[in-house]
Amino acid sequence: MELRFYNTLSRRIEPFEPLEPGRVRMYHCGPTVYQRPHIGNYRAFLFADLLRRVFEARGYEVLQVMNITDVGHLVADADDGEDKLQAQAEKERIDPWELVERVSAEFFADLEALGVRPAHHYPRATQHIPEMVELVRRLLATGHAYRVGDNVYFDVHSFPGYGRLSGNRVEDLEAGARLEPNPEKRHPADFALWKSDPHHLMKWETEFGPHGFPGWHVECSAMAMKYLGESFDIHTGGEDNVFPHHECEIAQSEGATGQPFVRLWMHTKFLQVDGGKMSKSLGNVWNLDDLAERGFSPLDYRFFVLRAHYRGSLNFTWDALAGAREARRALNDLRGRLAAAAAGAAPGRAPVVERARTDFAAALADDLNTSAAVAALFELRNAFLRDGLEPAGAAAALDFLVEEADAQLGFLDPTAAVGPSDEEVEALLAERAEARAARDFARADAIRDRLQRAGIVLEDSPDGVRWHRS
RNA sequence: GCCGGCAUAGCCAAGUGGUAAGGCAAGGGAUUGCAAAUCCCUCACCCCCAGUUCGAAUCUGGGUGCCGGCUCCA
Repeated sequence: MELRFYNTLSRRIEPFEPLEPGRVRMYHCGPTVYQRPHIGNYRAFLFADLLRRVFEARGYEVLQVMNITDVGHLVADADDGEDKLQAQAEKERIDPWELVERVSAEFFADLEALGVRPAHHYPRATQHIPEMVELVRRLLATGHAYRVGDNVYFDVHSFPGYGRLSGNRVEDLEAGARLEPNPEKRHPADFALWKSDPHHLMKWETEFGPHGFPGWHVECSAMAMKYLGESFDIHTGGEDNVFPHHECEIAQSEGATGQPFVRLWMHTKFLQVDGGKMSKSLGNVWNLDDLAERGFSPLDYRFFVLRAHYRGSLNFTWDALAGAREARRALNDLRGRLAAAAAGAAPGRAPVVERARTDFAAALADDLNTSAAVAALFELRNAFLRDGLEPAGAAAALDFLVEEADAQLGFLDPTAAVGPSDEEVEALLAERAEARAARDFARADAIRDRLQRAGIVLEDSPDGVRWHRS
């Protein structure tokens, strides 16, 4: 099944072809670690993980890089030296480096809880100052950059492709600029590659001056090229990154190397909350702890995100999250039921399983239509619950659910490491049956509760008790 | 002001020319010692207006609303 993805650059869905057969190299814009990422941030990171898993499921060797921005970008692209990281550090009266460590740890803990497979590299901006300086030097050499005192700017007029990704025109940018014009720049749309400010806490002495720090686009270009090469396959980020960030990255990278930077640009739509934008003033900027307080696991959130298409709007409400939790529970339950029905049989052929497999793969191949992919899982669940499956068919369904569906979507709960053996369960069930026959319901219910806590789901039916592991 | 996207049931969300996937919630019924789970049944003409077409949720034009970019932001 051929993979097809929407490319922001071409504004169309195109077949995917890696630069090197069988190998995918991709870069994801990661967090700025000045405060714990919220659920909106994780929509983009979960998307990156989905992409990686989809490639791996198809046998690609994936090289994945996500940057950690640990140096402040300017609050405004002006001359005042304050940045978010520094501002937050000052607010908390701690060292910026300490803030970076704390938030990074929170970020990685969140990723793990969300079931995100670790990227191969998480480069930090501050550890790549030499690479950034080198990039700036190359841009000066190729005539794409100019120096004013200790500052260096990129000259957008020197790069004819500037605006191609975002659809902006340099002339319109000038007209719409709300910033105070920076008299140092030749054109208002020119952007800083290297800035200098003696008051900055995070600063480096370089050939451009004693108190410099990188402009806010160079890090991604420098680090992406270091780990992935001057040309690579995919670059992702939130829709807000399209302009100016990614537009500037293209200009910088291609201006320096003369090579195409990235083939495929993919962007996720912002998460909305209660039908509008998430904002601190509305008090709806939630993080994973806020979800946990209301009884939702990180995987519930992961599944909530995966039920929608990454390019479509997704509206977060507590009701919607509850719906996702319930749906996820049903699929976890399906795994247990299939395991019980398979009874150790070897996987065989079953039409409903084949159909689910085909529909699921086709949905993901079609620009990652996870919504339709999940629907295929429920079709399988409904068919199984309604008509049942022979052990071989159930085994095939289980194999598909775990090894294909969950391998790519990653929403199933980890299976219990230990639990009662089948014999123990059967013994307890026999004991419960005796108690029920004697109308000792207190004792019967106690056994039921005990089994439930051990992850055993009982089903009383007219034909007797059936059970499966959750 | 300039660019771009979206608008589907109570909630979340697929579908982009041939007559509305899936999930949650809800209601009715079956089953049950109670409960849970499960089974059967019910539940949308797709924001508004005007067009194109044999036929539109799907195309065009105009509204309205929300979101993004032009300014740190996934």
